[in-house]
Amino acid sequence: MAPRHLELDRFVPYRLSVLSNVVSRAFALLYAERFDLAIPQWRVLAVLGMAAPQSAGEVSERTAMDKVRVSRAVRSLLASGLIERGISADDKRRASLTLTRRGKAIYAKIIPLAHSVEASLLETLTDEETAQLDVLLTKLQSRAEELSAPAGAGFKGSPND
Amino acid sequence: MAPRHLELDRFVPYRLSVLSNVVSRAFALLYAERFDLAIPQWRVLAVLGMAAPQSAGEVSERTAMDKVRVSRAVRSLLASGLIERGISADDKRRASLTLTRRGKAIYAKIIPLAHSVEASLLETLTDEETAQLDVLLTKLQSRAEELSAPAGAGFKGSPND
DNA sequence: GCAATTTAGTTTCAACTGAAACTAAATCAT
DNA sequence: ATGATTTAGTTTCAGTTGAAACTAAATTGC
Repeated sequence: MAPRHLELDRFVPYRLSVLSNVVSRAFALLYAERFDLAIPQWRVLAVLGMAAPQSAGEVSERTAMDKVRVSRAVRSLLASGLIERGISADDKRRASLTLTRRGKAIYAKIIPLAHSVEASLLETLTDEETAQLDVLLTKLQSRAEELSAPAGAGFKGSPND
Repeated sequence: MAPRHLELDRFVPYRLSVLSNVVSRAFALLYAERFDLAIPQWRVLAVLGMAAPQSAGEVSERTAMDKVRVSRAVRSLLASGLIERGISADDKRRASLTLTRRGKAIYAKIIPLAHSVEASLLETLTDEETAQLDVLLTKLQSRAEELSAPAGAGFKGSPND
């Protein structure tokens, strides 16, 4: 039964949004201060560090960012010399993005830092709770995707709650 | 030990951000379609529905939104006639915000809807998992706040990971 | 009590956002 | 093979964002 009132502090979508913002802000600050990277740039760097070359489209899928964001992050990383763009021989539309030596150097520094800040956030949880968190995030993510893509209907919108 | 690579899909800050975005998008769409409200407006409505009158500052605290956002949401809600602004007799700077009759009517419709969509999101979890989620969100929120406000240092930044 | 500071809320400005329009290349259909 | 459609990525444009500057009222110090 739906109560007549809503306490925002107990409303899961709100809590997720607030938590995500605090966490993101902390990471954004970290990346900006030490590496002059915003989050879209950092995400592109992270996926290209794992596997390269990749096209912008692949990067887009793997970072959960739309192609406009990826396009801009790529431009910015090209400008700062952290990635290079080649053209796939077989498809001249498709970019072929790789980290430069400098990009790899940044990557090598930033990944352990990201891991350690994540660890520091999760420090407050027991090992069991961390495992639960993984399960919950997975379940909620897939449920949220179902809800967002109601069969038959198109989908459009813009963020938060 | 921090691994040399980072799989974005297993990185909690990223997962939180993606989850929060999907969820927020779904709610934003819902509120926009049926009530022509964006999330900041909806949040203001939600806290004024619980207790009124409140000043913009109080709304700001209770919605976790900065005063600029609150100011704009308030302006928009005034324009659409869902809230009213009085001036506190004792402090002429402070606004005294309340829902209008129309605001209350919207509130009465939107709250059960919000609850039911939340329930539908949480449907994928067992009761025990829902309880765990509550614990985890609380712990992570307070840990994230600690990390964001390192003792002694000021804090500034901008969102996500 | 009146200048100096603090507080409540608004405005400004530059940066960011994403939907829609666009360009160019690849693929498909006839 | 050539016009029609689809796909990769970029640009445009209008709207949103938040930090910093601002206005006005309240409080504090002298």
